[in-house]
Amino acid sequence: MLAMETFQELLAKKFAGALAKAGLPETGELTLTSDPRFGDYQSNAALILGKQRRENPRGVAAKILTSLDVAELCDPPQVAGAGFINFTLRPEAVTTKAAELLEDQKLGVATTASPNRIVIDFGSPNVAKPMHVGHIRSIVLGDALARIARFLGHEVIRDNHIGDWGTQFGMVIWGWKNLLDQQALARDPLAEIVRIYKETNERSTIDPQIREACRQELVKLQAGDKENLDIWNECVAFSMQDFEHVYELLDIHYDIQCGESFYNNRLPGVVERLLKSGIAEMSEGAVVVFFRDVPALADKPCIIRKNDGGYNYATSDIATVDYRVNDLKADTIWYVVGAPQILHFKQIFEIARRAGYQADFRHITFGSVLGDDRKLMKTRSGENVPLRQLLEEAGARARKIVEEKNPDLIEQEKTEIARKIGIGAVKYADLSQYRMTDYIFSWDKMLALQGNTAPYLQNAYVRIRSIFRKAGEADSCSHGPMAGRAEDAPQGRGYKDSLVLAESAEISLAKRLCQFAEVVPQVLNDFRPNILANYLFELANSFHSFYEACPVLKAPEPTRSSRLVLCELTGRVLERGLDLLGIKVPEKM
RNA sequence: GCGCCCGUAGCUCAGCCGGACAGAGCAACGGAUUUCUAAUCCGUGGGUCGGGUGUUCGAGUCACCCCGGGCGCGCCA
Repeated sequence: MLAMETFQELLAKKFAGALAKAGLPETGELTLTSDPRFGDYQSNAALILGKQRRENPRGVAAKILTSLDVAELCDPPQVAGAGFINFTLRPEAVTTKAAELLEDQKLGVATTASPNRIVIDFGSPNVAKPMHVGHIRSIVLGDALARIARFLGHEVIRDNHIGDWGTQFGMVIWGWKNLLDQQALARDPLAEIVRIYKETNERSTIDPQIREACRQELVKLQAGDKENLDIWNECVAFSMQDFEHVYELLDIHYDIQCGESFYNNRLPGVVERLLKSGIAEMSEGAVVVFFRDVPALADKPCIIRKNDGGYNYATSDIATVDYRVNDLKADTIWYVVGAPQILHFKQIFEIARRAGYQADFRHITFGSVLGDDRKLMKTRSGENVPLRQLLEEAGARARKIVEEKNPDLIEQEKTEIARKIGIGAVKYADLSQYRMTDYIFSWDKMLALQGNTAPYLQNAYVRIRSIFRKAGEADSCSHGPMAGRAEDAPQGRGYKDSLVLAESAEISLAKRLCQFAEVVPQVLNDFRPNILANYLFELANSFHSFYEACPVLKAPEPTRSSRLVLCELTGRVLERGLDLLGIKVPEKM
């Protein structure tokens, strides 16, 4: 089937045609109206043209309308306000479109005309440090962007760029050799590794000899010393177990996992090439890249080899660029990494540009997670909150609520549902907000059953499922996001003929459903999953209003069938939309 | 000192490329239920969009300057 066009695209196309016919240049934008009083879509073209040509905008609008024929989609367009042209969709057009969506696996979302191969670098925990709440935004945001990009037809490679080779290993190894408590290691390996790391870190800041000893351990490790390599391997393995557990809870799956150690043997080559090409130079014993001609970076040089001969993360990040561009053949690289590293990535991208790497590099930043005190979220004792613990608490809290609301469910069901709700709540709290603003972590708010929360959206889906269970047609609206629905569903003509929209609640719900395809691609404009989240919230809202106003099962035919079809489509869009955010839907809750 | 981000209703937040009287949720108040799960819906009150100047037919949105908060700035990542 040919990719279907959204109402926005259809209208924009007709509008452009009308402008051409009227001898006017293409301009302005055709967008959703800000207020339902103005209809569904609006164009501000006449305002712009009126200004350019020093004519009355309303007159220009009237002129455009004489050559505009949108009768099959809308009521006659209206000129309003200063010269806006407003469009109100006809219910018949909405009906037809909604029926088309039901037959499209992608629910109307068009595949991109220019697919990219995108490496997405997100999560990236450090070995020997526990994953904590500070990692959640990168993981959740990166995963959602990956899902959306893939859904739009891009080729996505999710890369877990683990910090498994930094300076901290000098300390970990020194601590391992001098401070390790074998029993504690057996009890809780990661906690013990963290303990020795922290203690060594403290000691080395006050004792230069220990600091030097750590540096020696690091040099030995990097030179391939067997003993140190063994210790390193063991630490990485212990950390990975912790990471995997968190990924399982969050349902995160990486395509590749090339940590810093992966690039170790490429670092000398990187530095050599940059020296040879004149991009880097020697300075005070170190190899440094200066950006004398870039004002923002003029006084911010970048060290790529320390004066002790060691490499740092700038070096490995350049090696990483090389691998991603030359080996993985990526043309686009997204770094979902916190804002504090802006300067670092500016430097890396500038070096990459100078070295001739052709790719679209984006540093996708985000704000912090704060506690009630509006400061970086910490435990009572001032430690970072371990992510694993946080996610387990999410499940436990959700479990308690499920227990209260629906005590008759069997145990296994409760646990499964609680996980979907708890994890979904945590993810949604993050994704529903603009990524740059800091957000205040609040269990009560994210798990609330009303308001802009995951449980509210999940509940809309559950209500739909409940209707189908009652109707005895439970198979048409569930079972996994990727299931080939279009094939399973009753084919073709059934939908179009059975869909009859009469009530205003039905029509506005159907219009909302048609907007899904307009919203999803917008997310990648500026990496804003919150646009999709807000849309889904409004969709759930429209559905709940419909649910109140329009009985489904008790309605007489043909209304009953029509409303079932509308429920079916709503369920699919909700499930798919939440899936694009990495959130699962329960059948009951 | 330089650079980046944030400042919108009592609280938590939307408002991407400038467009129609600034929106939502929570909280407050008033209604609706022998339910297709009220885990919901309908309604009311509430804001000089941190402050100022400028650009524009039009500024929460763009530019510049201040104020307040956060973060970053050669050998940590």
